[in-house]
Amino acid sequence: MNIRTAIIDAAEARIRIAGFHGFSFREIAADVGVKSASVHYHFPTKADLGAATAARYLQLLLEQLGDAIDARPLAVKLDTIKAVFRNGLVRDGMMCLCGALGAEISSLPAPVALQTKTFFEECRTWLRRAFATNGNVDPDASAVQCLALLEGALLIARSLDDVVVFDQATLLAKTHG
Amino acid sequence: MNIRTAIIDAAEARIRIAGFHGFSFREIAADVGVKSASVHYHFPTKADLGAATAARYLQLLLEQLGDAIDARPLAVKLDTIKAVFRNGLVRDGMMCLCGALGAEISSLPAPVALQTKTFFEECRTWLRRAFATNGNVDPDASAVQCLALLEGALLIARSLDDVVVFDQATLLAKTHG
DNA sequence: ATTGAACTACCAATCGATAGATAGACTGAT
DNA sequence: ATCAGTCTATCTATCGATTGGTAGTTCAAT
Repeated sequence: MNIRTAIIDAAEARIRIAGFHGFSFREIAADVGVKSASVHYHFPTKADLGAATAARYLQLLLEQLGDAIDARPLAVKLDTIKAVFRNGLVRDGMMCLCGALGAEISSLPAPVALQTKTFFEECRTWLRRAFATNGNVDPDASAVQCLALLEGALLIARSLDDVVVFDQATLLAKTHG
Repeated sequence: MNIRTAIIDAAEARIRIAGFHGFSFREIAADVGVKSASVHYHFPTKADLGAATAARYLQLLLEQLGDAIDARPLAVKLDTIKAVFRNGLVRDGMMCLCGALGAEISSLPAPVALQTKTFFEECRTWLRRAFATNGNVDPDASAVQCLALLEGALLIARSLDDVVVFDQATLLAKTHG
């Protein structure tokens, strides 16, 4: 019903498959069932669409993660973020949106690059606080380790077309807290 | 001197910055100082150029890594592969070529996707043998963990524009052998 | 004379983006 | 209640630029 939302849905899927340089307004329009001029009406430039898509992606992630410093055990929190990435692989067969954007970060329009950076900063902060609440000796390093492991595992499991690779690679995520 | 090599050099740089969908024959031609028709002479299609670029990238990596089962201590071997990835970040300011390609794997022409997959398989095999030679309890899992950590650390350090992030994220690579 | 490697010139298709028209829904004054 | 004016969201049509790719030519080296 909401065309604007449907446009972001289509853009998210396209970017997660082919990156920012790998989709066009006409493809998005065809996905949604409108003309490309209508997509430009909602998002004047491709940068606007990319930034809006990344912003919504971050918002939805944070909703799924919940409070980083609540009473849940660290293992539960880590399983939660791990499940989000794993679902992207198993359910959608797609990259993390910002993983795809991050791979081409230095060729992105400024607003898209900024949103991508914000995504990773927010992920790092959430993980750092989760680790710190658990009394981790180096929560900052643990946070970037965990984040790198998740993004890398997704990238490689998808490239090798093997979910087992993701599970093998993320075994550590439970234990190095 | 060798135009063909210069074309692959340019393609490698472009792909590592903007991905497979983010460069054109005309850009490559301009980089090298020839016309786009000359690039097509050496590489008839974009898929040919992409696959050749990935193949050379793998070959150069394997040369840098050396024998996976020689007498070097595991820590030295891991430092070697870690340095290769770190150099890509610090010296070139670029992604791993196959990290960039892997992020868009399901939208790549078949020959390029295949070469990308081969790259990760070769990396995994090298790491698995290095871990196994050292008596690691689960060399297969350790190999994909290490590979995921390296690719993920590169991706996130570049996105956050902070080399420290790479070093923090890859601290584990030495100890979990 | 043949060949490798470059060139000029072009193709149809697609790119992101814009202009202008239109149909319907809402708003406020009569 | 009606009508004029405005707004929203879409459309058709088009722009100049660029895309991957091709045909045919030139020229130096063998």
